[in-house]
Amino acid sequence: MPVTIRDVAEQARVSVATVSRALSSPHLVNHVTRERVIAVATRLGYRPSPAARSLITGRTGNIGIVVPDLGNPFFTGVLKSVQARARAAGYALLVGDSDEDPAAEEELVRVMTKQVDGVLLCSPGIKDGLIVTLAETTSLTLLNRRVRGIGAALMDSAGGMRQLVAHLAELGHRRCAYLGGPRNSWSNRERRRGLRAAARQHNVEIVEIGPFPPRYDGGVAAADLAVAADVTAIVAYNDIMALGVLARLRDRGIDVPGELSLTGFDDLVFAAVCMPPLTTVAMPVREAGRGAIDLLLGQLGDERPAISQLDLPTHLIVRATTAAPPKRRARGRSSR
Amino acid sequence: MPVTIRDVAEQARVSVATVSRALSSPHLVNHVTRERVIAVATRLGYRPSPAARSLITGRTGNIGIVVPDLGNPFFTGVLKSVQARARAAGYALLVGDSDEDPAAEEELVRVMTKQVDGVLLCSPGIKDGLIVTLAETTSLTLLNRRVRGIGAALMDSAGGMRQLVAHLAELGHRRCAYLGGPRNSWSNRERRRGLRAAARQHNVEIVEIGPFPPRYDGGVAAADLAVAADVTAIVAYNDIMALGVLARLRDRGIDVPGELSLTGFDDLVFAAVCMPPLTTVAMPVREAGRGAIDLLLGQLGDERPAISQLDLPTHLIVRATTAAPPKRRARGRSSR
DNA sequence: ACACGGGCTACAAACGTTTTCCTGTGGTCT
DNA sequence: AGACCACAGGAAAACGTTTGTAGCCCGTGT
Repeated sequence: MPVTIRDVAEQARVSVATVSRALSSPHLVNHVTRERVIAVATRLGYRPSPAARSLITGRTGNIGIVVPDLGNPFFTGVLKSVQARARAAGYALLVGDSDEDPAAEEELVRVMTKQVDGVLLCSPGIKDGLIVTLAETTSLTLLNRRVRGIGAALMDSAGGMRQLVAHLAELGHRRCAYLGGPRNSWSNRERRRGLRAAARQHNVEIVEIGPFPPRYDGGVAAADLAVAADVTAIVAYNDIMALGVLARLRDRGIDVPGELSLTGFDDLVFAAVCMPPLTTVAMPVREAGRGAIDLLLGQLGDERPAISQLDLPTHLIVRATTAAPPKRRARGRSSR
Repeated sequence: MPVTIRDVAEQARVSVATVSRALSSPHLVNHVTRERVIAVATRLGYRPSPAARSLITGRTGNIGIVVPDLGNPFFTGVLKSVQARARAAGYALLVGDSDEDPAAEEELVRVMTKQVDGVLLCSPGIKDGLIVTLAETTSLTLLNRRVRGIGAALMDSAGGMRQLVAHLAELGHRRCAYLGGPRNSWSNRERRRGLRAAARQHNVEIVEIGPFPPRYDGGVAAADLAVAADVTAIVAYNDIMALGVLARLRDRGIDVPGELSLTGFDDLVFAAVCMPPLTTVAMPVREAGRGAIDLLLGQLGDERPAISQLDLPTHLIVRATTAAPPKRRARGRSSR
């Protein structure tokens, strides 16, 4: 039923070899026969079978991406950029959602591996060792995670935290809560690292709470613990958590930023439109997605590794959830 | 380099045929040899080549989904649900983002078609005729679009609009603006249809503006035209547009819902956390995604068409952007 | 003792490409 | 005029599976 290369060959009165060449190595076949072949091919609506092609070439024309949560606009942001870039380069995109489960991440990569030319792994909870193991099976590029010897597009989370802490310190905050994301997420570790270093430097005290699921409900849950911690500012692992915190604080009648300052991370669209608009750190999501794909594609093309990492800057965006701490700590909600 | 079925066969001292059967039709092979084969296969880490398999079986184990915008949480919501369901059924998911360009949508389907067993088309701008044409090439299921003879999961947009208008009418609104989405999106037509019918019934006047790109910036742009239209309520095509409107109104110092009521559509997470929280219509996104995949998979399994449509209810969620219209129309921003 | 059949397994064809190797043709250089 | 070469295109192998068919062995019924 479907039209094969044979059909085209017959109608164009050439061999299948010629059809193949006419379509994929134009310089190897005479101009006029090529025209003829192409004409027939388009008339018949011929599309080569990717299965047959990849069986012989060993390439699939696909690339895979696995993310921890398709419900998080941060990841769909990179997904969108990645999809566009991949498609522009003639690749189709396979997507897997691991639901933040490292085991699922690994399995996803394993399943994809035979079906793609390379996979882009986003901010995984997988252990480093496992990552290099996986990288032996398929070409792997990381996003927001640094592993020795593996290509990666990285956004400077630590730097973002430094800016954030500097901002809070300048406002006068001396004791802040950090609402942690997934324990062994690289992003979380980076953010914590940047946070600690900057806190030491600016002489602000950090009380770490968590880990929490890096989702809206995670923020809701975290909010209560944060207010109990007797701090003047809350630094959330990311924007959606911050939104959850914001909602919970509103419910409890706690004024932001009057009584408590709050910051997010990622600068999702919604950070700008929530009320009050969220002070956060902008991540170069588009560039990272684009860069990651370029890295991956480059890795496929060349023979020599050419492994490299792409470092992208972040920057603080001050909106309306941060202000000077209240004069006296009259909230009395602290447990001690 | 990669381990093939031959390697397994040799090590297990059976023929390749037996290996194949041992792995995919267990009842056809003796218990003990099957065990042996499986042992060898796992020891070697054998994974059958999807390309070779699909070349002979004609099935790929993939399904495709094309959406208009991966940046819209509505679509990533269905994407997430779809991905989960597909994976549970042993299918991998190919995703395409058309950027709301009908031509891109078509091309995406065309490109995917050889690579998937079926595709799920989300709320496309493609014309009906073209859809049935595409459906001849591959099995197609629609989401949020009704086309005769094609399986679809549908959410009752029109019904949602009816509830919305009833709500507004009850509050006392008599003249509302509708901020239209993409002109030939089925969802937009449905929503407009429901809106008009309900408006007639409740005796409220509708002024239609648009179409606008159904994105945040689309809403920002639409806001000004809406306030110029001298209405007491704005019905936006969807939530992100509504958020754009909200932001713009805030910038202009127009109070919502005091001076102007506003409604969205979709009930994204962010509709609940923006300020004021958005009155909107909840869409059964998860169920729709799940249902669409089930429909698609069913269509693949059976020989007889079994084409059916799945209709899912929507419901109004009243939050804080709707209120009674101001007593006198003192805004004076109308152009006449 | 023989025919028969059921259970397992091996052989080989087939899927639709790409690619290697080869042949033929005509032109150019010495 | 002969040798050589570039160019076009064909035949066939190969990729890694699945599956139809055939063969073998053994048990059972006559």
